[in-house]
Amino acid sequence: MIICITGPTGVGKTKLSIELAKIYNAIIINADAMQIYKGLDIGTAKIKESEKEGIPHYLFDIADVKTNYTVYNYQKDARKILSKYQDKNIIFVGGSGLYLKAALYNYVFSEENTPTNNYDNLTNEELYALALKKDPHMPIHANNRQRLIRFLNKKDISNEPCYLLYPAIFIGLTAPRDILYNRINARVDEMFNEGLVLEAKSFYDLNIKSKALETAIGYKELFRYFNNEISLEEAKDLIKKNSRHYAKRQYTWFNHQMPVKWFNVDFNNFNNTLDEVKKYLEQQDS
RNA sequence: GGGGAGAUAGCGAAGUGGCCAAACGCGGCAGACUGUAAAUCUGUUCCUUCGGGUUCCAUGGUUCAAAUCCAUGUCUCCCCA
Repeated sequence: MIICITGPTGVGKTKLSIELAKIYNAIIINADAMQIYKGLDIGTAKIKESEKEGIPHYLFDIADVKTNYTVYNYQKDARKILSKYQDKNIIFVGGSGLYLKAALYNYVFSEENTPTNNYDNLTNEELYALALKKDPHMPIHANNRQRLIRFLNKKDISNEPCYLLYPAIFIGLTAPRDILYNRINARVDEMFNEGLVLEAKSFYDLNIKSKALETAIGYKELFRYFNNEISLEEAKDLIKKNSRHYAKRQYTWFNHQMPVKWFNVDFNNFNNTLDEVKKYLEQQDS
């Protein structure tokens, strides 16, 4: 059985993963794009060694922050584990929708032109026109330069409909928006108490430019503080805000891209949530 | 007590007689998503039965026409005492 535990940041996915893994004697695979990286611990709310309760965890801490780990790598790594542990129960935990989809669906990442063409000399409109020429139905907006460039670098376009390659059950944890946002805000405060600033500073001091550090919430904002662009308080508020926005985007993804069964988290008594999920899984399994 | 500045949509802030339901930013809400995905991008945001209705501190006035001009009041900020 393959179970995916997903949902917005800060709802308690990690906790559920441990409880379910104990029940189903499962292994856990990370489905979070940032927890892949070594050393991004506090800011990504990564599970601590002491919390793993002896359950095998995969795809945590497997990449150096300097490396450019992408969905492509993740697809390969995740599928390697899937085939190696075919006879085991597997639990994916994480909120990176694209990563989950790439691992479990029929996503084919074609070879790309190398070196990558950045199209630096073209305007958005010119890029857009080029993309339309390549495929009149391509859905990317003219302003979305990042994705237009990606699209243009792809050699062939797959028009195959999307389907699940591995039978998986998608469990989504959710909470009313205001409660979730309060939890996210509180969790950021907690991260600061746990030493997020120091953790970020240690990477800042290495003076490396990397995708991970430039995109991870909790780090990119503190880097601006270290650069004296904003105050510490501003950085903290930004981290909270970006986390909230991220949570919203996660909902949009999971509501529209995957067959997620949602469960409202009972924060006062997590066992209630666990029981509900368990009941649902038993139904699905039979 | 005297002098000055101001009060605009959830917040910040433009607008200073008609083109104003009111720019822009933020926040909120919604959406897109095949190699940066904790990324990148889009739409929407007074009410509405989509015909229209009610707004720019309050009241009164000028005008064919007021967020914009005048009077009074209320509140806020600054300076001098």
